[in-house]
Amino acid sequence: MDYSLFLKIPVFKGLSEDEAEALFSTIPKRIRKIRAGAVIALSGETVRSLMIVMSGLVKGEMVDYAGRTIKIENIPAPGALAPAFIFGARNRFPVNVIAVTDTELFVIDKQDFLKLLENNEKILVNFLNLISNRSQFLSEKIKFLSFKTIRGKLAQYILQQAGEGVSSVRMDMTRNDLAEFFGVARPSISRVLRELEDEDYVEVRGKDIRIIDRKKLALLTMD
Amino acid sequence: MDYSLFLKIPVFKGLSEDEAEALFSTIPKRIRKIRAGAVIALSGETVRSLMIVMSGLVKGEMVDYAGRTIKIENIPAPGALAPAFIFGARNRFPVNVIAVTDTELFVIDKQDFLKLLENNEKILVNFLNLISNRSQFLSEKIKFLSFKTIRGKLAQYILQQAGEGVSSVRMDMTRNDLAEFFGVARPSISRVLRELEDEDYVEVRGKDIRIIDRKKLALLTMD
DNA sequence: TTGATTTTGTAACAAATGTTACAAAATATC
DNA sequence: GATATTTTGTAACATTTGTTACAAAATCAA
Repeated sequence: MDYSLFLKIPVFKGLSEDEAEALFSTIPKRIRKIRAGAVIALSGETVRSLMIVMSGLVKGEMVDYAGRTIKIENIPAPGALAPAFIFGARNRFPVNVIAVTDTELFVIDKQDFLKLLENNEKILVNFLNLISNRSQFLSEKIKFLSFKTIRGKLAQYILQQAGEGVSSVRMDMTRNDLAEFFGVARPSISRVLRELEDEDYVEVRGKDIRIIDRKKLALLTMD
Repeated sequence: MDYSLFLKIPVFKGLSEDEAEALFSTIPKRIRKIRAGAVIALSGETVRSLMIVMSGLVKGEMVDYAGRTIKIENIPAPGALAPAFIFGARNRFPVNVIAVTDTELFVIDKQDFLKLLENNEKILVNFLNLISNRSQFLSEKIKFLSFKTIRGKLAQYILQQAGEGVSSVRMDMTRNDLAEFFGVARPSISRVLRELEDEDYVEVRGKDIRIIDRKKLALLTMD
């Protein structure tokens, strides 16, 4: 078997070919081939294994009370399905998982994966980092969602990106990404940014934002 | 040393006294005693160790850029400080951590804790469960916060409180509590509830809410 | 009960944000 | 460079929510 593909997977990153060979030879694992459109897991189903998209594309869909679906996120290769839901008390898929294209899944049962974690520090650290990053991302997101006004969210975001002494920020996200991240409408982002510029909080030059009055901007985070 | 206290800590639950004795004897660890009011960690500081409140009470305070403190989270014994921030890319305290009362902290440095995780499956599973639970809780919370309209939040809340077959809910919170929980204004709650009643989604009798048209109500969670 | 306090409903108005649509600007693709 | 695609700004208007103020209703305390 060729392990070079595995070594690209975040959880197995940093392993040598030999290490991978030695580890995987003793651990039960399998490849699941999924046809485009097929259901991989249903929301509420218990997560019993680590599943990694080796090739193809998978999407998560939330189902509301009316039975209609909303697309939540795409998981391209090489990504893990719901790694933060393998352990924990509510270890159930939070969404329906469906193959968008023909897909190959690499599957290790929870118990076997646990053995891997115990036997290899790199994998352990990789996995801890993976699910910790998830938590950290969600914490961050909640912080922004709990600012009531878009001004507040933007002020917080800009100040945070800039850090202590820095007065200029290059936004890595498009306006649309930012709008989605904040859970607001895209034109509203543009409008509020313009208002912040009109009122001399910042100067906006496309993706570059220069902080004009730091204290004034900081006051906006107090709503 | 008496290990009985440690065995009550979520991360070390399920260990026998002998196991604990054997494990901890080889691992550097220490107790930090903190006076009431003293700062344990500042927001942004790198998390370099697992810290557990053995006795006393600790609080997390978010500080905005204007220097005011906003949100407060209490961590009573026996709880871990920011366990989801030990690993991961942004492994920094998300809040200021301050001792409310005189406090004893049990501290293990990250590298030593990693050794514990490798050497004992129970601790490993406990810790994975701990941070996974955190992720799962945050996911749930985000689902709720990301409903844009008050109608959506209320619909979700009512349906969730009611559960599957139940058609009547007794709200345990006052309108004001509910408003704070949703992060909206109190009169807005009243208004939206009245609208929902006018439009035959529910019947409102003070704190009791009866679901009239479940499907219609469910449609509101789709915004 | 009676009086005080808290909770709730409501209305009028202000402010913030969403929606839609379109054109300009920036970026990618060939 | 020319062309297609994506991103962005903007305006007009609709909708939602907030704010303030006040009275009715419910709850609490003596």
